[in-house]
Amino acid sequence: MQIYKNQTLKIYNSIAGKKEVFKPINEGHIGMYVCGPTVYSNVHLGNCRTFMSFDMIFRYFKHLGYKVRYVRNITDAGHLVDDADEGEDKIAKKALLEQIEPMEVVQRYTVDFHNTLQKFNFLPPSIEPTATGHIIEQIEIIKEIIEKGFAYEVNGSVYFDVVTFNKTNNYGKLSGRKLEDMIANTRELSAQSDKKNPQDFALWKKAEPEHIMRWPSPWGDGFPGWHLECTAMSTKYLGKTFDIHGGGMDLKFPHHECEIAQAEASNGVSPVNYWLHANMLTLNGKKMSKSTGNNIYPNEMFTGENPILSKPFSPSAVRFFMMQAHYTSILDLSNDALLASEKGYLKLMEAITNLKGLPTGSSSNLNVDAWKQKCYDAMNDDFNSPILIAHLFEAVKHINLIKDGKESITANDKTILEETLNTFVFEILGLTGVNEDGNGNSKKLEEVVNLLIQLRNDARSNKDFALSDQIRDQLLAMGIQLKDGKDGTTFNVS
RNA sequence: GGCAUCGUGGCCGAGUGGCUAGGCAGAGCUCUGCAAAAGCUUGUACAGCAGUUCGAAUCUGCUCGAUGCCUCCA
Repeated sequence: MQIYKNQTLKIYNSIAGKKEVFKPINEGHIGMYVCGPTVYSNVHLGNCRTFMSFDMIFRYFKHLGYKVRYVRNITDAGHLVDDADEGEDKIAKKALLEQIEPMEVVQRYTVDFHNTLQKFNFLPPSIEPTATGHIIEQIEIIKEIIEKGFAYEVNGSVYFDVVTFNKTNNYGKLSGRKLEDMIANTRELSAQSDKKNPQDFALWKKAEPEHIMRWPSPWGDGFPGWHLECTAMSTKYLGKTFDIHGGGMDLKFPHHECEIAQAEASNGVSPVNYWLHANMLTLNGKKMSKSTGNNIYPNEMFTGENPILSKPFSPSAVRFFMMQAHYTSILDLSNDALLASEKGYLKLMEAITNLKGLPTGSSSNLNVDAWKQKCYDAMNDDFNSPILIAHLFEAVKHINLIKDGKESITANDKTILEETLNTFVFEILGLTGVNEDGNGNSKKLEEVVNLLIQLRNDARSNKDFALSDQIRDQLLAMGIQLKDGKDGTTFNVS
């Protein structure tokens, strides 16, 4: 279904600084590139939020009927640890530390990354290319940039000549910086550099003898610079100009700025039509960061084993928490905020469960078609998932009223409501049901609790309230809450 | 220091020139054997100051505060 033909999607384009109507290069097709993780340590929850934002965006595009090629790379080599002058490979450093092969580090953390995303119910990207798998492509780009006069070689390393580039192009247009200002503000601290200019960045770095990760090149053994892989892989799989490039806000400068420069220098055209930047997840009001240790890991969320958490939170509850904030806003993680959104999540899930058994009538109190369009409108407005969720709760309210016999819904409307809820909640937001990310014993648990409910109801009809309350209260102490409704008793597990 | 973003009620978090955000928590009511759940009703708000306007939380300016980037980081 080509839903996109009837919906107008607006996207906040970082490079334009405003929302723009989205129009893909080829009708019905979208090329999207998102900067993936550097696999030298476990992904923390902040990393996950960015990828989750783009997972949601990917899901919405697909729902709209676009054929999407979603490329998300794995950075498994080449990022420098300190200053570019120091020339040390992050992956190699970690490998020496742990006395294993670099590719072993890469493998371990790539697996961790995939496992984590799977728990959060991510859709796999169409292509997940690695930097080490595209060394040849990167070398070719460097050759081209040198040829066009935008790069120079010094002592086996190649640097991008930002000053020369800026004469014909605009270096800084994405991040709103001016090269003159940057030069004016540079402190001359690091001497002995091969670079002509501090703003120049490495395309290729010469490998010192002790450097394990190295590849032959026209300039000697070395490794690619840290912005190049994205240019190489996005160009290879999506073309010289493609629709969407995403990534974390912290990559805007210099990483994405350099990508633009590399692509314009080598291809002569602007690489990206729409730049999307997902904002940070903060902890204690500060950005999560590997280096400062201000972070929390997904597994700590699921087990509750972190000092700031009062209890474990399911992947889906965490996902709901993140979806309640707009992807361009900073979101601060706290136990209170998680508890609040978990309750909301459970309420939403329960309503969806209850919807199935709802009676139908001759009229509807909710204008289902109008409501459905409001859901689309929310997503069409730069993927505004918080507004969407607000609308979902409007449906929850009606479902509960119908369940209480205070409102009614026609059979046809009920079908639309059910389909729409399933679409937005599971397909687009990517949430899963309460017990679905559990351990598979939910069926047995359900049977056991239903038996207890039956026993309690017998006790209640015999006015044996001591027994009935004992069943209810002890179940509650175990985290199983009984809910007496008009048509019997249900329960949920927290 | 430079560039950028943000500052919304007890907490989280949308919105953006006039019209309900939503969730959680609080209060009252309905329901209930009592509760819980659910429903209904309900209070506290747009950092400060000045300006533009018939009207601003929303636009402009300034002040204060916070964050991000400027060095690897989603």
